[in-house]
Amino acid sequence: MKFSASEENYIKSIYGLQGKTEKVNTNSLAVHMNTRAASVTDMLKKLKSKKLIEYKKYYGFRLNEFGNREALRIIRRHRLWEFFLVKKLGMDWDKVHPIAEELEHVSSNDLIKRLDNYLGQPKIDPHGDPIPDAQGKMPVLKQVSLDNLPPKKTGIVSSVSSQTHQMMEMLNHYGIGIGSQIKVLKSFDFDGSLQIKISKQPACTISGQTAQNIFVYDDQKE
Amino acid sequence: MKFSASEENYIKSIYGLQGKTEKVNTNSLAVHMNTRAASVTDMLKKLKSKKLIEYKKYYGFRLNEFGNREALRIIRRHRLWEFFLVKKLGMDWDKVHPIAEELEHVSSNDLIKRLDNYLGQPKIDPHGDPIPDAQGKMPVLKQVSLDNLPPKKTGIVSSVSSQTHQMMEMLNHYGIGIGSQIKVLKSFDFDGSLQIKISKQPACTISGQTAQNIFVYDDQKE
DNA sequence: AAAAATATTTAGATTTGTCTAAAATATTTT
DNA sequence: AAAATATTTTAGACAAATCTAAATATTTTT
Repeated sequence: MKFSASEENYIKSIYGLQGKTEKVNTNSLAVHMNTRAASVTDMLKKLKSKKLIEYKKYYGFRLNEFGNREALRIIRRHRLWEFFLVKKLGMDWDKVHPIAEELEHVSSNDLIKRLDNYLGQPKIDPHGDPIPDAQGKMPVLKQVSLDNLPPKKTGIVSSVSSQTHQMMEMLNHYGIGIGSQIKVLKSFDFDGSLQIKISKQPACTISGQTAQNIFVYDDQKE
Repeated sequence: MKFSASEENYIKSIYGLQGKTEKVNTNSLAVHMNTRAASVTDMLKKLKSKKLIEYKKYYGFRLNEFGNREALRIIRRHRLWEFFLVKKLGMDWDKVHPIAEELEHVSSNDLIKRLDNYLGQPKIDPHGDPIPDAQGKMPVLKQVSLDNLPPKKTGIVSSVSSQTHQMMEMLNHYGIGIGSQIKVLKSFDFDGSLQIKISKQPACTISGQTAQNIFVYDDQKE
């Protein structure tokens, strides 16, 4: 089944809000989509008639099985394009969202299958978010702090627990950001410091304390 | 200035029809776009109000300077995406048109600049059509028959003068198609036969008669 | 449990792009 | 140059997606 860009944007937004609250309500969706509550109600009727949501007037709504599947397909497309824009075209990860927002509505299944292959079936997008697979499964990625990543394995930076200015300054200096591919080359038991390698950058050494504050996803690849 | 997908499709179609006839008429555009004459008239008013066309009621229309520039930008996007789909994702050249038709409306300039670079600033798309450059100039490509292509230079197959079944069978056998990159390795003066190389395929030999019927564009590169 | 505040839906418009049917204009034929 | 034909435009309607303002339902407060 095919949906309009507008329908797809609503589906995606509902999916995003569902995570936090069981039932989604009209107003929060309106805020999230930067539109009016009345417009949301109009679209809800349509999505209901297309059997994508459970919706009882005045009592909120949520995606049903079919709606969730569709949402994951859209998110998959979005994140694959983001990966492409950053890793192949060299765009900054904080600039790609609006472009992926347009590309995600291009509707060829064959295109997405080939794009996925071309990119090497990535599991995580440049913002550190997991990319649903072709079956609509979100890979469950265990986060580990960098000091617990086995040497020689690559990980992808997913979050940092300390968001202080000092921490940010240092991460910036080393070129470490969310989504960076990172590998531990060597760990020194004496003080817990680590020699690490960020893709496309020279190796460097960070303290054990820093490593404890950086969390990575296991990259699967080797 | 930004235009809707629909406006862009009209601009592109008018550009295509202009090539053949000076003034374009409503009916031919309606046929070309698979819509009704009345819809065309509606859009013509809009394009005129946006200063993209010269249009006198009942007497035909054509793109003005600004309209032409816009058309070339759209065609550039379309052909770059076709190139990407074929050369990077490995799709068949005869399947990519409808997908490029969607991708071409994605409107980031930075995206197109980077895509162009990533693809190596190609001059010819997989159908053998020239790709307008960033300034909107169509590269003028001289066609030469294959027997006139200097050895060691690469060319891109642009057309074949004999479309007989026998010819097609042979081209198919050698993997030669419109858009194929081809290089003459050696030419034998005795009978005019040529040893050639198609990218990603083993070298082979064709007769001088065949070579005279295959036309290529000069590929610039080397 | 009523009043007040908040949230949601409906009614009716608007914009974009399309359509059909009818009217207006241009072109071709006799 | 009048009639017949073909083309183009207008008038009016429709679907999608949106909006404002008004009406209605729910929740919170007192």
